[in-house]
This record gives sequence, C-alpha cells and structure tokens, in this order.
Amino acid sequence: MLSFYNQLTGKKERFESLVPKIVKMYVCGVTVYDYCHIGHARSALVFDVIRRYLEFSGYQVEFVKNFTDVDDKIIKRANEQGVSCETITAKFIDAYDTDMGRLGIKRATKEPKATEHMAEIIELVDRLMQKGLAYEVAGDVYFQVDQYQAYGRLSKRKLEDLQAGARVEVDERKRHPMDFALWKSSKPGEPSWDSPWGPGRPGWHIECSAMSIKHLGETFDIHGGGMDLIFPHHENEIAQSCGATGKEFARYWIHNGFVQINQEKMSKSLGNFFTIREIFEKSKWPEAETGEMLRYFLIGTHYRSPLDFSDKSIEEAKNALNGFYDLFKRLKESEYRATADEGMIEAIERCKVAFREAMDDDFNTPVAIAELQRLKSDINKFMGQGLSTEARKIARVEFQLLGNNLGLLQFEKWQFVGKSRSGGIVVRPGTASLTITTFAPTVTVGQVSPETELSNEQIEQQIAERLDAKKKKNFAQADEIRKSLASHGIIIEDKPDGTSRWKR
RNA sequence: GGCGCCGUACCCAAGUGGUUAAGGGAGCAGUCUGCAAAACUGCGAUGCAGCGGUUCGACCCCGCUCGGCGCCUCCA
Repeated sequence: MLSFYNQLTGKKERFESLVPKIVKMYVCGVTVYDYCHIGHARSALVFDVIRRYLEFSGYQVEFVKNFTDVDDKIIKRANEQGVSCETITAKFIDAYDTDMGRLGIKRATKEPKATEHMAEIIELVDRLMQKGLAYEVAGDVYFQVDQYQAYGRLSKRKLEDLQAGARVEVDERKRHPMDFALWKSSKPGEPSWDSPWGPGRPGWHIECSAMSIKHLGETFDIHGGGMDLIFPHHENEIAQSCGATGKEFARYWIHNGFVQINQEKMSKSLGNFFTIREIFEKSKWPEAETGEMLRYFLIGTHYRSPLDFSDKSIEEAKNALNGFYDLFKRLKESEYRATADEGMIEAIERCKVAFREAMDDDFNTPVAIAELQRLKSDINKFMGQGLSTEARKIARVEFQLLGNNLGLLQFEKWQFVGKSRSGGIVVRPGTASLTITTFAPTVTVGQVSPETELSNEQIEQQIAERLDAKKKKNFAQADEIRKSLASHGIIIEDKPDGTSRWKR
C-alpha cells in the first residue's frame, strides 16, 4: 500500500484516491522568463517519478502541470529586450520542453497556461467577491485573509506570527497586511484583460486555483511543488479555492527539497545556479548518457531532503550506472548453461517486492535504487554460475520494467561516442560567506582529454589487429595496441572465448 | 522575532526503540586473467555532531549545547 508524507496533515499517510484507480495531480510548473536550472529539474523529476510510479501501481494519472505566463518578471524581461511577453514566454516554454525532454521527463497530460484561462480566473475572483472573501481597491482585488479561518493550515503558521516578522512594507490600502492580490490593475504597456474591476491581470496564486479546478475538479488528489511554494503560494491557493468552493481543495500536498550548491540554496539571487542546458552543453558525455547521470544523481536522494550538486556527484552517478550497463552488455551474450536460472528468478521476485516496498514508503527512490543495485550484484554472481540466454533476456527486461519507474536503465547500451571530450562540470566552492553571495559558479572543463576521437571502424580495426597479435602470442604488440587505444579512452575487455569487447 | 529542517564511514546516502546500522562511489587486499578490464571474495562506522535524561534497552523519544541551512519577500 502506497503511503507518503502529506504536508497538509504533517504526517505520512496511506494514499487513497478520490476515485478508485484514478489519480488527479496538479504540480506547479515554472514562470517562463528564463532557462530552467537544476532545482527546476529536480522538482520536475520528483513528480515525474511519482507519476510513473502511480501508473506502475495501476492508476490512471491525470497530471496537470502549468506554465505561468503572466507575471512581473516576464513583463520586465520583455521590456528589457524590447520584445513582447509572448515572445519571451514562447521561447522559454520551448526551452523548458527541450531541457526536460533531455532528462527523460514525460509530458504532463495537460499543460495549461494562465493566459488561456482568463475567463476561469475572473469567474473565480468574482465568486470570492460574491462571498465577501475579497474586496476591490481602485481596480485591484485582494483576498481578505482574516475571513478564511483556516488560513495557515498548510504552512502551520498563525496570522499573528506572520505579521510579526513581515519584512514587506504594508500596503495601506489592504485591510489586513497579509491580504494578497487576486487581480492587479494594469499599468500602461502591460498585458491586460478586461474584467468587472477594469483592465488588469491575475495575481500569482489565482491561476493555479482556476486551472486546477477547471482541469481536475474542485477537489482532487495531489498538489505538488517545491518547498518554497508552501508559503505563500500554496497557502493562498488553499484559501482562495476552499473559500470559493466551500469544499476541500487538494487532499494531499507534496513538496520537494532544494538543490544546493555548497550547502546553500541554489537561487538566482545568490547567483549560484546551473541551468540544465548549460550542463548538457558542457558535459563531456553525450546527451542521453548525461541525462541519465543527472537523473540518477537527482533521485539518489530522498525527494524531501536537500541535495548538494557538484561535478563529483555526477561522476559518481556515471560510475554507478556503468555497473548496470556493463552487466546488460554481458547479458546479451549467449550461454547454454542454465545452472543458476532458478536462483535468478527468485532474486528477481525478491527485488520486485523490495522495490515496491521502497517506493510505497514515501517514494523512497534511494532505497529503490539500492534494490536494483543488489539485484545487479546477484545477477552478476548467477552469471558466473551459468545463466541461459533466455534467463538473461528476462533479467534485462526486469531491469527495464523496474527502472522505468525511475526513468533509468532504458537504453540498449551506453554509447560514449559522437561528442567531443572537452567538458565536465566543476563546482567551485566559494571561500567565505561574502564570496558565496557574489560567487558566480562556473561550468568549466573537468577532465580534459584532448585526444581526437576514434571512429568505431578505427577501433574495430585496431582490435582485430590486436586479436591477430594475440593469436601469434605477440603480447608485446597486443599490449601496445591496448595502450594506444587506452590513450583515446577506449577500454578493452577480453572475453574467455578469446574475442574482445570494448567501451569508451 | 515566529515557524521548520539537517548533522550517519574518505565521499554520496537509506534506516530503525531491541537482528550483523542498507546501497553506491572511491580505496586496499585476494581470486580469475599472457597482461588488463569486468566480475567475484574480503577489509572498511564497537558506532550514527556533543552532553545529559526517559527506558530493561536509543543512532532512532525528550532536553540542552555546538555546527550548517530553509521559510516568513519573487522563488522548484
């Protein structure tokens, strides 16, 4: 039985969907005014894995992930560049799709945009006005926080506490300092829509309420996003939605932890972030492999814990994944013995159970991965005893099936070709706190191997020559070829039958 | 000021009131191999920041201390 931590209740709870076999899930996407960084990648990935696992568990998942395409930052960016907001948003939505695609993140079933839901947004604001939960001041509409008794139930804060520490200047026109904008009157030159309160645009929080209600209904199962959205964004969404409908909004709330650099939150204001595309561009590995390494690294830590990004962690992920792909390569080789077939089947069954237990327990991906590692090790042992060709195929399929939950182990093989070897990611730590705030992280060359690439044909040619030398017991020459290939990053593995396999 | 999180071996990282504290990476030793690689085997925290307390028993519960961080403002 699946259970996971519900931020709303502050406890790990057994999950039961509102409608049997169907899960309705809404996740806050991004504001499209810039390229996504690894923090965005983590969030998208966490919910991608959750979605995959829910599907694996037999649910049909209605997964809505929005794009915020009306916002101050977008307007600012458009003005800076002298282009329209649409130009900016179209560009970064496109970039989002590309970057997330490279990480193997599946598309949501619906990806609504705020600008396409003005009617629903206005209607929702109007409902709140009708109910006396909102008020208008000179074309702006605010939600009146103290009219919603349960305000603070998600973030576990009291209205009084919030006021005490408020660092923002209080807008005198508000009835309560924490009241937030549902509708903002537009200034000249800003995107605007007609409304009962004059031309304007929606506040940040209302779009998510409007879109989730429209696409998933007034009450739905799961709402997710980054930790930082708990307050005020999600708190406000709850207030607006419940206020308007009088019903429960999302029943389970899931929030992912941050990606950090040198123990600090990765953020634009600290200037310590890496964009996803910059990592792909600077990676010394091909795109598909880089994507899988990143994925492995990002889900190697439980989704609610912080995780520190570094070049070393990517390298570790690569080495860990290599173990699987090395095994897969050997699983493809034929064998007539079936000595250990039975044991292998047992091991696979054990792994399946353990894998599910791990994922059922608050989506514990690190443990799920550990189970796959254990299976890898088991199968290596069985292979030494003798696994039939059929058993080998079964093993490969099982890795693929379980790995699919994590979006891992789906490739036929890892192929380190077609990309120049001149990248690598290095995270340079700041030396003092003062440095860190102004520190711009650099993505630079890691391990440089300036050797020119060899084509597969060239490599095969060399290996044939070496084989020949070996047959003639000319080991000196054979070793010479091995050394030469090694200098190009090619590793040769001799098989028992005298032939060789190789890898980059 | 309010709310909250974290501190597990060289590194990453699970975990739990009572088995041998998962798994990975790196390292070392061995088996195998013409050499090598891979694989396999073994080694690696008498201890889970520190100090107290509760308990028959705590890494896990409580308190304090030290260290690091997050939210309360746009933020994945």
